[in-house]
Amino acid sequence: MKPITATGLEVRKGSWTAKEDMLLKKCIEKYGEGKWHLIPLRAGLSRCRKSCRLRWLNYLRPNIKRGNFGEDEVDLILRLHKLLGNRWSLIAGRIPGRTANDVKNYWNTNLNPRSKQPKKESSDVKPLQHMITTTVIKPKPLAFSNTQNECMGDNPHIMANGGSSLIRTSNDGDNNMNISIGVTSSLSILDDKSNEYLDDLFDDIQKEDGKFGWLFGGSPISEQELNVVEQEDGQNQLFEFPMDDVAWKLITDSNRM
DNA sequence: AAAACCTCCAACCGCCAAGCG
DNA sequence: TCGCTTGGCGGTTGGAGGTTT
Repeated sequence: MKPITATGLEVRKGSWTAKEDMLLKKCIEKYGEGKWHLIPLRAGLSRCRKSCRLRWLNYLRPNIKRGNFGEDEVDLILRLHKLLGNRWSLIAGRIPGRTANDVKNYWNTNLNPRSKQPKKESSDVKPLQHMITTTVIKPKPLAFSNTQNECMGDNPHIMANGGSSLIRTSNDGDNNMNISIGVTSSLSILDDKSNEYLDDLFDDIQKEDGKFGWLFGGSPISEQELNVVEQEDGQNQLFEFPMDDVAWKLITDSNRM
């Protein structure tokens, strides 16, 4: 027995027709995004909520960029993938006009080292292939404590084995944001290299409002998007990266660029 | 010309987390 | 606390169109 929609019709699958697109678009323009379970009913579509949502997000939404990925976009995908792994929605969020599906498809067909060799004509991609690694750094929120603050002080690299790097941001009161890195690695040599690498990733930019933010691989990034945990005084923030071998691999890859 | 093969991407599927009663 | 619903995500697939043989 085939699934039935809220309208009592059999759920349609497969490619969307121009008429369905038009109905969906008009419905969302009228009622807005969200409440996806109501969309098929409101639009008079024989589609499931998921199908409607996907069609809108990946195809019908305004400002969606089509066509080939530019060199800067590919570079950004590589950098973000190195940092975030297969978190396509996060990566796509940093690339204006591109959807998670676009990024995922592009990665799987052009950049994924496990799939196949890159296309011959992708000369703009080729020089970046060496950046691909199988290791992933996943930022995770870290509850702040005085002990952790101390370990990032004058002697940040002295720490028991455990392999993590604490990255602290702070506002100096003049709208300047500082980023400091406390490497808690057993490899003290990581300090300079990791600073260099992370500086490269988190370039400072001045926003329109005069405040400073981060340019993350060429695209502005907000603190909220990094799931940063804010300290009680509202000034310093922390998040954690696993380091040691993982970071070393990343850094050596980065230095080969 | 047509069959076989390849590439790309839209769409589907299953899973997970959050929200709510 | 539990179960249900919903939104959202990543992995995978299927088919259309292009290329090669």
